[in-house]
Parts: sequence; C-alpha cells; structure tokens
Amino acid sequence: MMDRKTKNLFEARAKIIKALAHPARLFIVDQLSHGEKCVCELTGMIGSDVSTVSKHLAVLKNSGIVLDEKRGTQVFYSLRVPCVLNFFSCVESVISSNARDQLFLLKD
Amino acid sequence: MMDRKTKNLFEARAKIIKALAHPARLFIVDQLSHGEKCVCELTGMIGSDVSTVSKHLAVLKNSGIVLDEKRGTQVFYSLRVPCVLNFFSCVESVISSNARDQLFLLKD
DNA sequence: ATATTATTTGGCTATTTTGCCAAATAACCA
DNA sequence: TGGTTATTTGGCAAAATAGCCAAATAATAT
Repeated sequence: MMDRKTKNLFEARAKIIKALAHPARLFIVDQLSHGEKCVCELTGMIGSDVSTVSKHLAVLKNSGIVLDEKRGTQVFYSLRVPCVLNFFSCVESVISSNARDQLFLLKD
Repeated sequence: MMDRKTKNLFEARAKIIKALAHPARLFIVDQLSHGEKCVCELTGMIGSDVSTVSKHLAVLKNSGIVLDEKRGTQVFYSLRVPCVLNFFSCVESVISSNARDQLFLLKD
C-alpha cells in the first residue's frame, strides 16, 4: 500500500493540477502567456463577475502558478512558472486522439 | 468577450485536465507509465474501495487518457496518451519553486 | 448448474467547487 | 475630505465530485 510520503506527494501534485482544471483558469493562463494582465482586462475577456475572476486568480496564485503585482489601483497577474503552457500541447493531443477515434467509429 | 468556439475549446481542455486532478488518478497514471495494470493491482496500491478505484479509472478512460482491455476476468488499463507524464516535471517545478519561496521567507 | 473472482453500476451522503451579490478595502483624484 | 475605480472578501445557494456499500454483471472453474 502507498505510504504516507507517497500519498503526500501525489496530493501536492494534484493540488497544482486542480488549480488548472477549470476553463476560466486555463484561459487566464493562456492569456498570461502573452504577457501580464490586470483583473479588469481578464474579466472583460471571460465575462463572469469580477469577484469570480478574482477568486480564480486567487486559486492560481495560491498554487504558485501566477504572480501578482499591485500598481496603483490595479493588480497585474503574470505567469510564475511558464512550463504550465506545455500542458496545452499534450491536452491537445488527447483531444485530437479522441476525435480520431470518434471518426474511426463512424467509418463505412 | 470570449466567443463560443473559444469557450468550447477551453472547456474541452479543462475536461482532460480535470480528469488528472486527483491524487489517486495521478497515482494511477504514474503506475501505468511502468506498464499496464489490472484494477485489482491498482486497488491494492491505492487502498480505497475497488468501486472507488473503478470509478477513477472510468474518469480517466472517459477523457481518453487510458485504455482498457478485458482479459479473462480481469481488466487491464494502460496509458493511451503517454505525454501526460510530461505534466509531472512541470508540476514538480511548481512545487519546488513554491518551496524555494517558503525558504526565502524564513531567511535570517 | 453453482460457486468464485474481478469489475462495474446504482444509490446515497458528505465534501468541495462554483459563481453571484453585497460589502469591505485600497489607491487615486478632484 | 469625499468620490471614483479596481480588487478582494464573506456569505450563500446550486452544482459537481468523492467514496462507501450493496447489488449487478462477466468470466471462469468446480
């Protein structure tokens, strides 16, 4: 049986991945890959309540994925660990692999 | 504002990542990287009810991350898209980056 | 046929996550 | 100071997720 140490390791990993596991948060990460953005900019793009976006950002910040910097009345968020962008290519390949299988089922 | 197409894309991506966002499921993926395993083997390692493990496997299968193959009375699961293993190294770097920051705060 | 082993499914409760609103806080400007 | 804009926080209700048990299904062996 998995020991305590192993369990902790996988819990820590899951916490990071869980922080990414939401469409709005993935979108935020994608946007930040083009450079820092303030909460208001992101809110405009996402189209949820500001408080909702702020909470999504808090989740990302809390897990160590983004950084925040207050300048004047705005808070700018940026990617702290850009390698999270690598996730996208693999996720894309899962999606297209799924799509190929769907096509295969429809063949003939 | 994000258009429908973009929204769908990020929802599809989130679905895949969500499938990975659980300690038991990450553990399963890690184990499968060493080769296929049957439900009973995984259950022994994880230490939850078989039905729970079976449901975790269903989540992974449903999102296209693993494959299943029934042989006799057992079902063997294997990785369908091995690139998901790349996630680990980035997740690890987020974790160690967090740890470094913690240390920094404690300095002096 | 019956029993046994492996796995999945249904159903239920407990927990977590989401997203909105309203209110609090912070920084700036008039 | 008082007002305005940007952001966060608290609180709540709805939705999704997790994990257990019991029962159903599947394959095999006796």
